[in-house]
Amino acid sequence: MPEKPDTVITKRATRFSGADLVSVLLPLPLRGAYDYLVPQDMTVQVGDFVTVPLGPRHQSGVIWGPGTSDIDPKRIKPILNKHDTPPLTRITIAFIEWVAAYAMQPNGAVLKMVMSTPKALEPPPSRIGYVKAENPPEFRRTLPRLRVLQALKDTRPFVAADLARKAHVTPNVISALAKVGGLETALLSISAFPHQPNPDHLEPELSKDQIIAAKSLSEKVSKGFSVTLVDGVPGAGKTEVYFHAVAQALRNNKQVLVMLPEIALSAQWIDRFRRRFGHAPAEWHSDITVSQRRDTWRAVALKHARVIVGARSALFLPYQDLGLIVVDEEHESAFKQEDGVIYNARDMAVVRAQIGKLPIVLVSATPSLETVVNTRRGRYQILTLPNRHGGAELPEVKLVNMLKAPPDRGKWLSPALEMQVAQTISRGEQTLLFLNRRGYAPLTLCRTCGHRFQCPRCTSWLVEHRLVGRLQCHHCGFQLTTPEICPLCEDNDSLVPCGPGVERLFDEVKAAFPAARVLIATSDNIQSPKAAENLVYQIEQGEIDIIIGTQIVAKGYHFPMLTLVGAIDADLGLQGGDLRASERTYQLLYQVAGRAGREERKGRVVLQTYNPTHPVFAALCEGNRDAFLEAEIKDRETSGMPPFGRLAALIISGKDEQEVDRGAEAIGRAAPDTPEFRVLGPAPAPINLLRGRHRRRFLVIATRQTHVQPILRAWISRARWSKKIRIQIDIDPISFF
DNA sequence: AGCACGCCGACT
DNA sequence: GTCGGCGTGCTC
Repeated sequence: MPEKPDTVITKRATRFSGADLVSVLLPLPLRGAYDYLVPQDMTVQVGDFVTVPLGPRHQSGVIWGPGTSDIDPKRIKPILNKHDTPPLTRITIAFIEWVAAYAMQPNGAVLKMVMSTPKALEPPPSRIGYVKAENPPEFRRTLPRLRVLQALKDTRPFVAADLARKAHVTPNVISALAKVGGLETALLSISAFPHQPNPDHLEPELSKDQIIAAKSLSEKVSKGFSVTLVDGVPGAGKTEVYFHAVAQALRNNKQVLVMLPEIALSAQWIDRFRRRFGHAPAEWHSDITVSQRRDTWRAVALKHARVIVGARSALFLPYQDLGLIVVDEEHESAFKQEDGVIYNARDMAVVRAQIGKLPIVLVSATPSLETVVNTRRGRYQILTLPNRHGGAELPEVKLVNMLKAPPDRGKWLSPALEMQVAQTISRGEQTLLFLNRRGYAPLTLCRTCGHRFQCPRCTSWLVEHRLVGRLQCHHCGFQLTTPEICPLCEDNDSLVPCGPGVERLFDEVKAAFPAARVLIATSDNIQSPKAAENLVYQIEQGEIDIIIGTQIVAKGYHFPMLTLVGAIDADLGLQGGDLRASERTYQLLYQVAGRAGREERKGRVVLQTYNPTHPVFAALCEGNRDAFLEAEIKDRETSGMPPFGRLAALIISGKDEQEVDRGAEAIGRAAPDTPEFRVLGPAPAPINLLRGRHRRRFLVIATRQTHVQPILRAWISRARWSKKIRIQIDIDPISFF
């Protein structure tokens, strides 16, 4: 968990003019900012976006401060031009520096995340619109042409496509009319977000608990930095509660950021927002188009976009006047960025709120242990929503002991669960079968010679995806067409799938319930918001009886007719012995269970397990989250694990295994080892071959009081290693891959 | 990050 | 004899 940011205000010049030397930070992983000369006729201030020469090319960057360099003045080049985009605020600059220092990355690498859309710095392409010509020459006044002129009787210019639609003519008529001089062009500057969410559009009726929480949250909106956890069971109405705070921030004329873990798949959330606020928010995630990206970035910088809903990268947009951050599903590991600059967007959002002196709201039905501990320490406040809104009951959770009542060989549905599915279908209700394994089978082997299909570039099995006829690596994307003969012994028909995947479960379910309408929901077939929307629609319309899904269906969806949830392999997340295995399994199963029975119909949850005595299952069956958390917290405390201690990981990687081993050993010899900063390793990383690179790992376990970054920096600068080897630092690692 | 420079294998 | 692979180094 990050420390409180330093709020040191540096007293140095912030405005510069002709012949001043300034340092310009470029969005590149360079050691520091480079110095440039301000041309005679230019004034710039800290935060301004400029274009500078860098070697042979032009590069945009940001004025970072007064020049500092001691390099030959003859090498210093002048700034080429200044962009009209508003400057980055002092808050964004401080945030960039803070994240860079924390993640141990150059400032430029973090700036790159802010300047993710260089095209947005250019003035937006002003589109050509048409108006009536003032002194038109003679031209044939055909009926379609007259309709166009009629449509233009108010003087406002229209884009050709809009005008054509308005006048009910084809676009050809417009261009022909322009050609003969009946229309004149006018430049249109089109606002990307002409309609703002309206805080008073439709205020929903809230329950008593919701009203108390909503009021309390709204009161924080004008009062500077605070962190509040909104904790409530699925269906308790947490979203409506934080919408209340969003409305308040909008009334205060502030920008709002809502972070969701998988925004591309949150059509239902966007719909709810639109119903509440009258208009959609600005979206920011990997699935938007280039022009949407450009428009949105610019609109955020210009404060035209008021509510932004986005994935973790939305935290690095150039907010002009941010007044509230909401992190929904704050426990989700999707907030952790695992490559490039490694950071946890939830934690960095708290830092952003602290630097910007604004409130942040963390929302979850299964808050992370870190967040719970922070509420107990009094650093975070907590608002609890104890009941399901509208009186829906929490589902009843039952275990199936797979040791006592296993399914037949080669099957994965226990007789008990199969019976429940049959009953659910006969009631006309829906079932969700949860299996967190994509594809047909996680492992394929040859019955004759024992050959196992493994990725040539990673330490992982190739997963059969029967629907596309390929074996795929889930780590690097390597794939090959599923062979018919074993590549090793060349035996025919000897390859057998091992273990279940959603596709295999589909076959089993179809065989057991031939009349049922079954659908698979995984990231393989839900790749766009549109696809997610279609899926949601089909389920909502009752066109589906059984949904077989991975964790993609665990989140946020609300299906009134879904009353049975079965976890096929509830133990899946418990393997691997990682620190957060129990916590994550609890969260995932709890979230999946929450999909069952969200309205007046009672839900049932069946967990198939070979570990019925595991505390996770006791907590789920008894609905006793707090006792489970208590035990987990005790464990972490006695073992000095986060949030009672700090972790950092050092990944050494390279193409040559021996070189990597030698490097890792050398780095290991230079490692400090004190009770406050223990170093474990080097050990092969759990996936010790990834994308063709061999990996070794050090794990640092430090006390909570220790500042790990300076010690890590000193350690790395002490060690010497081959240049073919790369070191990656992961502060607060969550996955140990 | 680009882009150039530079040093070793298979081709017109 | 050259074309081109990507390893290494530099950019104010």
